Amino acid sequence: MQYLNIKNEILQQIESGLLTSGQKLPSERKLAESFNTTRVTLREALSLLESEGRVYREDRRGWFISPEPLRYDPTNTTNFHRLAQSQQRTPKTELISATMVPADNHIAQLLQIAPQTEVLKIYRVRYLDDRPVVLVTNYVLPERLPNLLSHDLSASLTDIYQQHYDTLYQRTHYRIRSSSLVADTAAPLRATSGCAAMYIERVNYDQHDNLLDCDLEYWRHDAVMIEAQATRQQ
Amino acid sequence: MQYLNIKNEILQQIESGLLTSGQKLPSERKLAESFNTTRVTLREALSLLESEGRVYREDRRGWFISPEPLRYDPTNTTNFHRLAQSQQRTPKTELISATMVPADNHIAQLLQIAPQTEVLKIYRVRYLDDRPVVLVTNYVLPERLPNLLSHDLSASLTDIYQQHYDTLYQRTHYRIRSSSLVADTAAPLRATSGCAAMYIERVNYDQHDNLLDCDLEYWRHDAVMIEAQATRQQ
DNA sequence: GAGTGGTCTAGACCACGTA
DNA sequence: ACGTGGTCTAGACCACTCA
Repeated sequence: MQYLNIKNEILQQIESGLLTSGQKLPSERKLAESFNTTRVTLREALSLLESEGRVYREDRRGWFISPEPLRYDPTNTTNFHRLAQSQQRTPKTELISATMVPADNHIAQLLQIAPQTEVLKIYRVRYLDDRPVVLVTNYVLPERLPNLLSHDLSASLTDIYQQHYDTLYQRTHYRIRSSSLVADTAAPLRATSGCAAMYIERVNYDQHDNLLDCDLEYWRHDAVMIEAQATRQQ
Repeated sequence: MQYLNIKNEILQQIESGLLTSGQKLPSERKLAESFNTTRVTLREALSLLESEGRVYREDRRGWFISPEPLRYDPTNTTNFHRLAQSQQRTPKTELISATMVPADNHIAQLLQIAPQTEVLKIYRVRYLDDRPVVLVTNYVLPERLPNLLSHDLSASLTDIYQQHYDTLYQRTHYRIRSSSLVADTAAPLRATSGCAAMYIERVNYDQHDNLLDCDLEYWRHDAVMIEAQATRQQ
């Protein structure tokens, strides 16, 4: 199995420090030639490294070495910016859109409302060190947080909730599964259709146990590692 | 993009109920012919469905429709068998090996012991409805749980701990990331090298907050969905 | 405009699973 | 023994990126 050997050689180059975080690999044609194989086989090796989270692709831009993943605790959701900075990463949030939309069946179920009820949809992309790593969609119950649109939504929602609504995230129900990016979810992350992703879904409650909002997050799967503590409830 | 159309057609057949859970797909050559394309392109479409968790492969056996994932709460780890049964699934655990081994660096760090310290390694495969879905390796501190080897290790460790050692899992520190299966991890799950996986790592403490053991789990990524609740600690 | 990655073709051989 | 999936070759065209 040639592609396993190629994969291992590239892996060695990464671990030896010859190739470093964020660095772009040579072109597929050059790599294929240097390993004396075809592009198809070379791409097989790269795909394997991709699924192990060691390299990633940007659509039509090429292959890059993956940085260390962000350690992310979904139970202590607070603040993406603080989290990133505490791990010596440079965060950035880009607001793509924020509009009222009717809830589809899935969102209605999460928020425990009737389908087609109007909710505020906030759609953002978050970056680490100038790489887009996660697509976050928040659906917010407007009666709980009126006039949210008047605030700067590229800042942290947690902070806005706290400072302007005296509202805290207290309890969270979360789900995690692996998934993949297609078309609309792939493009803002500069990914190719079919790119593996980590999907995190959360439903958040405030200090009075009122349902506040939910968020759906699509992470580049190499960019994140879940890390949390739990104490058994009984 | 032909492979996207093919993917969608197969997806429709799944969602329409034409293809059902666990069912084997026709051979790649037949599928390729029926979609009027080559095997390479057809496999591209199947790989996409695989990364979305809709189909899975068994090495050299073919492609199958993925059942619903098991909903798994790592914070309430209890018992694989009870969990599976509560979701109308048929569980099975197969003990592959249970031996004393010197801890490697990673395990030593997790268990907070010196590298090369002897620990009990329990290596098991778990099945849902006769499909192998997860490879579980436990590393147990022998002084905490002496003579563990004398028990039936295809049963639940939680139950053995509780019944024979008066020991409960109380606190858990867990990590989750996406990963992939290679060689040794792939074979027991009947997977191909490079198959996407969900990696879950836990360090478990008892009711006196003594470190007990750790477990490393490699799940077929389509077979599991993490689901948990958390209340903020402050 | 050159070179790149994304996609696709039309084959091939082999080792393995299954009957 | 047959057919299968796993792997590989040697091309090709296109749309896009980037200098």
